[in-house]
Amino acid sequence: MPEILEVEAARRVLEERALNREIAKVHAPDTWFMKRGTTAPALRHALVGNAFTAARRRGKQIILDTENPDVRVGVHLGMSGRVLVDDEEAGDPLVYASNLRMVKWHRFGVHFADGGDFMLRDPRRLGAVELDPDERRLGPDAMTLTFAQLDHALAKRIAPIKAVLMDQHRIAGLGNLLVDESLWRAGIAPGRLTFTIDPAERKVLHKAIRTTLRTLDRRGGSHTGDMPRGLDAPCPRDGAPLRRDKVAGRTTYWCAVHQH
DNA sequence: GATGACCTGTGA
DNA sequence: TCACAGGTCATC
Repeated sequence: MPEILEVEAARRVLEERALNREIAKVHAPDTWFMKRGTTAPALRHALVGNAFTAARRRGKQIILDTENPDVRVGVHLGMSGRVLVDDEEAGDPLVYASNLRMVKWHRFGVHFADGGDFMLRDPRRLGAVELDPDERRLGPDAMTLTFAQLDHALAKRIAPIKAVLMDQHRIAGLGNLLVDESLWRAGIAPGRLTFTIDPAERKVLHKAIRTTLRTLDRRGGSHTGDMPRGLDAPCPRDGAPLRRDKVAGRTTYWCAVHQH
């Protein structure tokens, strides 16, 4: 579920509710979930007696700083991750079909000395926790993307525009839904080869990305776009039946009439 | 770069 | 039973 808007909502909850609380216990039962050599003992050693002091975000990566400047924890929500603080859902308005208290879905978390906790629930296990995440892997954050940054990200690319926009190394934060919505608003076909997009179109695209992020954030998430995600659903702009294709390996909806 | 793999749940 | 899911990674 999470693209940058949902991750930002989760980050905000962590910032509001999980900072400056002493960590008494670490919950890290899932070896698979810990990436890049991170282990449960290492997490315990780093976190017990410590406290988070900041919840930052770059793209879809959440970074928790602690009182120990050498200890930073990277948290990724993957496809199905959600943050829970003190047993409450964190800032995600989506209604999940089965929102049961599935403790076995708690892939990582901490218990605070005050009795509360922060848990990462992730049924699909495609999220991750790691110590000392490498933030340099990620491009400029989509929420604050300037035109110059976008222009640079697109420079000399041959790949379809959708693939470039979803490449976290170039721009961090845009996922499948936000990219489809942005391209639909910009009137650019997802399979369009990036180098053919002229400066005027880049301006339009930049504006569309900004508007999409702002609007969908206000509405409550990545799934609240104007373009319906359904084969043959009418395009709200011109009534043409929407197409469904695979672009950059992902299911893509678009309007062949107004997106070129 | 495109492709498939990773893992598990949900709904048709 | 099958297709699909809002992400990322390794591999050709």
